[in-house]
Amino acid sequence: MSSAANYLADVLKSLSQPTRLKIIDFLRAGERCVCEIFPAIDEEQSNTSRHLTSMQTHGILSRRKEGVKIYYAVKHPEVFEIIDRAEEIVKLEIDFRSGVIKESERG
Amino acid sequence: MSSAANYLADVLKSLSQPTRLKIIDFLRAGERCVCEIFPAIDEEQSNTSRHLTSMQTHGILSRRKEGVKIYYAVKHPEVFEIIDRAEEIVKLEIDFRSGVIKESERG
DNA sequence: TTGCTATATGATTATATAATCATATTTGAA
DNA sequence: TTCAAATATGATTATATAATCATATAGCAA
Repeated sequence: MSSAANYLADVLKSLSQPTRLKIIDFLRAGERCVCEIFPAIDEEQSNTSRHLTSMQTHGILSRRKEGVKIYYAVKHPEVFEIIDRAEEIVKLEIDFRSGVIKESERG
Repeated sequence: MSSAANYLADVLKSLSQPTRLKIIDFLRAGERCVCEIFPAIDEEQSNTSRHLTSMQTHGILSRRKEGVKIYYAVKHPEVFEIIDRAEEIVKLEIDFRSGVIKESERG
């Protein structure tokens, strides 16, 4: 049935979790291996690996094997655009709410 | 601590669930009341109300009361841009995967 | 008031998710 | 071969989430 709609939700869900957002942010600088990623984001190796595998499965990350190391990278630049837009919303909301507080403080 | 990072995740999480995506898609046409939304997306009133409340809380939707009706609208155009980008990723991935299948079929 | 319509919310249940610990697997090097 | 490093995965647990049903609340109209 709604395989496309669910796929869309899966893609967005991949980008909506703090640990995964930390990974993606670290990968803004480019391809990195797991051994670089998990210390950088200060998460356990196994947890990091799960999130990486999950994001690769959902088409967010690419994966490349080189010897014993696995390199991951953000596969589509749209991923960064999505996060940048979401950050704009966060900023707008913070401004909006501080504005609302000022309004109400004014009485 | 990471209130900003968690807020970012919350915003994206608001956009990563099938029912909420149906709501947002319906609201592309503009502001609508709950009584219009839940039949359009074919979900229960109470479930729809919860998602609407949740998205309003996270700054995704605006809310306006008019008599007994409550009108919701998408608050930031960035929301649509995010979803459009995610849909691009879905399309790219579908193409990519069918390409991969063709590669392997070719042997 | 009474009653009707619109919306929200409490309680519950089922399911999904994230994190953790322990361990398996793979690969290159000694 | 044996070993160590890198990565993945099974089992478990705690928590979050979505949906549902029943009911509460708010506001308008008769």
